[in-house]
Amino acid sequence: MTTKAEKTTQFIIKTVAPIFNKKGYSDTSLSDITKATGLTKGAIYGNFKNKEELALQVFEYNANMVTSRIEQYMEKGSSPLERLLYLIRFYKNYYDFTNNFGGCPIVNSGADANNTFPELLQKVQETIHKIEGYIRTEIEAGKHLGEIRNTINGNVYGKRFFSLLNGAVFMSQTTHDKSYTTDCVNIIIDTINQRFK
Amino acid sequence: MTTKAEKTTQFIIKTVAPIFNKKGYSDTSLSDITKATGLTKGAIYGNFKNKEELALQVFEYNANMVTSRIEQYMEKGSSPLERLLYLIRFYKNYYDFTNNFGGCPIVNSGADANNTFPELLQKVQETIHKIEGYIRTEIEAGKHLGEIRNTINGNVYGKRFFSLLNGAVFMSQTTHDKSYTTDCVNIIIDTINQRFK
DNA sequence: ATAAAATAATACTGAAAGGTATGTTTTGAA
DNA sequence: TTCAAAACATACCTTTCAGTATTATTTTAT
Repeated sequence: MTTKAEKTTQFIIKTVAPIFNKKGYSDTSLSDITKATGLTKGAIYGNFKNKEELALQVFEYNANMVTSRIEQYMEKGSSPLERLLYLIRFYKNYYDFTNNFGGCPIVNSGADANNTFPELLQKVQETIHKIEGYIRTEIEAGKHLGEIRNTINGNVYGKRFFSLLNGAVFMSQTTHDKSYTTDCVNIIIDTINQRFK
Repeated sequence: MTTKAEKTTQFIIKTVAPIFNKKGYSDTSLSDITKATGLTKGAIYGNFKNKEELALQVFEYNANMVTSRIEQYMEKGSSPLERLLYLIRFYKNYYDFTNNFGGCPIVNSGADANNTFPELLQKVQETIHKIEGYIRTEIEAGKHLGEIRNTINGNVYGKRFFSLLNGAVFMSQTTHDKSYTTDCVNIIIDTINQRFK
């Protein structure tokens, strides 16, 4: 059973998520929040302890938008290597996908939180490690099944591929040029085809 | 001849540069600025039209810290390919280098300015294109001298390498793990050795 | 239907924000 | 050494900020 408050809480998070993602923590004011939701401060502070707690839950919401979508894509594959390729290919449309809610939350909040908001930075780090874990897990599973060479280090490639992807995402969204991400996806797929099998 | 005001202007920029870089535009308050410089608002607004103009000049200062250092490194090389390798190797110590003033200004200001500060975003974009230009120029010169294969597209690799580097820089500074940048530099050097010659 | 509890609106606070008008000091050339 | 102009300090303005205590309203369960 979902109470009224739980629905309101979710409504607030969902509504202000793109605002926090676009403008960052301190550029998002309480008046931005009340204006967007149509609610008053009383409602906001009834459902959240303070602005920080709201921002943290908003990041979790935004990060989940990304990770759950990645998982959806990966489920299409019927083997570790296939799932890995689906994960990479997910980033082909990442620019358009994230533009709907103000860009990549990992890049945005990562840069925003560093030096200013340790609790948020930690959540960003957890999300990074989660996605790197997706890559690492499939590589190790693929090695176990003989689908991927045993010389491929899952940990190394998890970090490397995700680093490449985030670089391309950053470049695409700050220059508004999609080619960084499409090029990046292509070279990762080439690498997998040439080195992994 | 440098007047008093010109020296003060430079002093303000230099002093607040790491603050803006760490905290971002809107988290850096006028009281942060007056506190750090020991000056009053009168002095600040006597030398800068407003906070925005100061922030723009501060980014130029920070970006120049990076680009001028890159140029210094490149000058050590006596051929295009050597200069390209020096540029890449510069990023080996980039994490420690930028930590001295609050992280990479391109990553920081790029994420900060997007959606909130168009004039600053444009300056970030210009800096990106400048550094990509360094790479592209050396590649094309190397091709002309027969030092680099003619199949290598300077424009493509300029964007690709800088994207890889920025991804690694972002990852290193948000996870506080230098290995992203060191690994990235190594794979770029490998790529050059294997594909460029 | 109604009492109790949960939820939201109202009205307000003190602090801090960016910015400015005016006063004071410093500077360099005559 | 004087003095006008440049440079900086002071005091203050309005607006906005996050946050809260109180009151009103709406849900919920009986």
